Amino acid sequence: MATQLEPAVPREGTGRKKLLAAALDLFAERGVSGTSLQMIADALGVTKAAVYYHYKTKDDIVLAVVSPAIEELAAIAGEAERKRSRTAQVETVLVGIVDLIVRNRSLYAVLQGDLTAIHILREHGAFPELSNRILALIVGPDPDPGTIVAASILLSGLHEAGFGPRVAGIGDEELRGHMLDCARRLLRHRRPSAATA
Amino acid sequence: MATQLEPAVPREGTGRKKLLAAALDLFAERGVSGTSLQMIADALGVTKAAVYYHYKTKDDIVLAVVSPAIEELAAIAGEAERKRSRTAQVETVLVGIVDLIVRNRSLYAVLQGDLTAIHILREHGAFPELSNRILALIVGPDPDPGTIVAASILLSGLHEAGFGPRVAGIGDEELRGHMLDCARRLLRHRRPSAATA
DNA sequence: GTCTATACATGGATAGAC
DNA sequence: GTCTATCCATGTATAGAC
Repeated sequence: MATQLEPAVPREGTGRKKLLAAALDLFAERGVSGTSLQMIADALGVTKAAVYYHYKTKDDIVLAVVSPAIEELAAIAGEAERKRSRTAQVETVLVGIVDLIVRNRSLYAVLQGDLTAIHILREHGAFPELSNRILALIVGPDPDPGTIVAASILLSGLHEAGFGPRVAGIGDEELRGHMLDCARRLLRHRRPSAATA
Repeated sequence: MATQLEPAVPREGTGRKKLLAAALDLFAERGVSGTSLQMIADALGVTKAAVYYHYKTKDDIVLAVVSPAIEELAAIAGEAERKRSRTAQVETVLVGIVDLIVRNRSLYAVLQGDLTAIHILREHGAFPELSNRILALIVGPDPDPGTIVAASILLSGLHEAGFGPRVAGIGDEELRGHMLDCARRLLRHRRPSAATA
């Protein structure tokens, strides 16, 4: 189920968990390729070799950081695909993604925003068509261009809206509500779509 | 680092322009820090040193690539700030930005999406508060959180919506229309019920 | 003016001491 | 398990040949 309260990447803990938390902070601030293993080591007060003890490569760290979110996304997509009504599909995706973003604000920004991260995910076969699956769930079959544009703005806009300093002062519950509100406003197109077919 | 103005008259022509075009393509695809000078040189069929002949540093290339867009953004902000009605201010910003994005689809993605690029801009004093100026123009004075969220989604969503493969098949004029449509839908908020806060 | 050659730093990664 | 020392590739940048 998509409704759990813990962030995907724990902020406390020992060994790997602290490493992942530090890496996430740096990734979110500097980008993946703007973050060196040295920086991660420094943030933890250890040496590069200590980092390599936990993960064999930098790519592994990136994957470890983002894969919880990817798995959750996949679960959301799967859950939505099992719904039969279009309305329920869209709603499941929206609520699931917004929830995921709000629960761990910076993680999703890395996932969606960083081209290096996206390349790494592609190379390792993670989320190949997941992104398209989610878009398809939102726009439905035979979407008109206006819907595609709206969904694109929505999907890429949500991530920054969850992370940027602009919304830092807004509480989780309220942010969640506003995001869903925006999503519904964007997707409620007043075009009957009868014209095309 | 003296403020030596470069040979301001790019008389010999297409050298730099081709370089900037190649750099932009790579930045848009791999990100700034994922792009090496070697890649740029290879794309042009020259050597790294030839690239250094045109620009002294990599940062200079980044600045040269994005500064036309920044200047346009600044002009848009300035024009909007001179309008007296709020409606005209918002409209000027929206139309200006959407226009800029559509005219130049990948450039804006680099500008907004790449953390390395943003760091470079900050370090060189370019667009310090430009981003905040534009947000302020859109949300107006004393914005409620819902408006801030909507504007954040909009501003960060537009760039990917202008560049991503999803919209690649949509013509400029149509894309422009849909983007403006989305923007207006997002910003036309009904006030949240007073009970909540 | 353009490239060759190269300096110099950093980054990723490994072997092995403790 | 964690760190020291180190290797090697790459990246930025420069000096100087042509």
